[in-house]
Amino acid sequence: MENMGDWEQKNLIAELRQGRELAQQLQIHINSSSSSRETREILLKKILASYEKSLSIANFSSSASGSVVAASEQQYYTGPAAIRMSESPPSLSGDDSDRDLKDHDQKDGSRKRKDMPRWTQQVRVSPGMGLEGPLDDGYSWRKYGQKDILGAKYPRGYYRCTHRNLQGCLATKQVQRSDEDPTIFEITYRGRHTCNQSTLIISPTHQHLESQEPNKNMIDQTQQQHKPQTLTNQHQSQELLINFRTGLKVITDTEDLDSMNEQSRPSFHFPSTSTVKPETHMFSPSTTDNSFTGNFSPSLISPSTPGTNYFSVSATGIHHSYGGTQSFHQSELTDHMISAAASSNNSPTVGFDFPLGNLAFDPNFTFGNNSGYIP
DNA sequence: TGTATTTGACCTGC
DNA sequence: GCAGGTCAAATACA
Repeated sequence: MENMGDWEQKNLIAELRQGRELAQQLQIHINSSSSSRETREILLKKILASYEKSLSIANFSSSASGSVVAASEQQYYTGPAAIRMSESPPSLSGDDSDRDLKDHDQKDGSRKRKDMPRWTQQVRVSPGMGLEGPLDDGYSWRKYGQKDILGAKYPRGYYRCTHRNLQGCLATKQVQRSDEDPTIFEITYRGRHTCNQSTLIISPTHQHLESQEPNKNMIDQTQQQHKPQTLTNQHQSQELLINFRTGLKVITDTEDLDSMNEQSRPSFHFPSTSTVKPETHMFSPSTTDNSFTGNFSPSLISPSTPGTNYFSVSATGIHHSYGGTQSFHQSELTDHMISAAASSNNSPTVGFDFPLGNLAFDPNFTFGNNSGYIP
């Protein structure tokens, strides 16, 4: 804690206050006969998440200034962008994406793939139980291609951000089923989201929660999107989103943490997406968080969308790798994340149906999309 | 009818 | 030249 900088300290305080407010809200809801159980549970989960984040901040603060843990073999980062990222994290100010956009749009074919920041995560899917990790990462993706990969049993699916045309968002991802373990999917993300998916649907269930600090999350997130912050910030957000949503592990990169510590300052804001299905989500897509702008993916609470499937999620098996040459094993933060979700569900298996926005269990594992975006 | 997915063709990078 | 990545027309679906 003594290593904690001003930023961490402020965030920690903000988070603790957040937890207190949420607890107060919960108390109100408990005393209110009109309050639904779901609402109380949501609040409870938020409180837990808030505390977990507080612990994470505290832990991050010490880990960022301290030790470097050996790289996990499950983590990897591919491509030159990974190297560049570890050396000099790309900024969120848009230089990279803008350049990519120009390269892509103006020069048309000269898709500078190698310049795109790229990181990979692994998601485990239980054949019987469904998904053990999120393929819906909180963003809306549209499939634009599928390709058989040499030496791979299963085709690779190519997805781009749904808002590519509207907002010029160049984020893409590739989903590749593992040959060795068909229950594992490798999801490679490329580029960062420049779209603002947080301005999309807010669950009616949570609007009352949102009302306490109206649109603060959106503001924060919007600002975040335009801040000259590093890409790691967004990656981290995605990771955290993923893990909050599923209670899975984050394996992140020490260097990222270092770089975040020095440059980007993890905001823990969560990108939100396009679709909402109030009855199925575990976390609210909107919270009253400020520093922890918990814009959990509305895709968790999406309306019925073509190609969207719902599965039970168990809290095992995700390995999220994120670029860099150094990495550490599951951080304390990771453990906190796990415990947050686990404690919310009293079981390693998250007992809620999960919209697998991008996974369709056909024999070829063709991936559907998460197409429920309502503009 | 609008939107998403599929799939063959084309382009880029190595 | 090959493999991976993207485009875009065709198709499916709600």
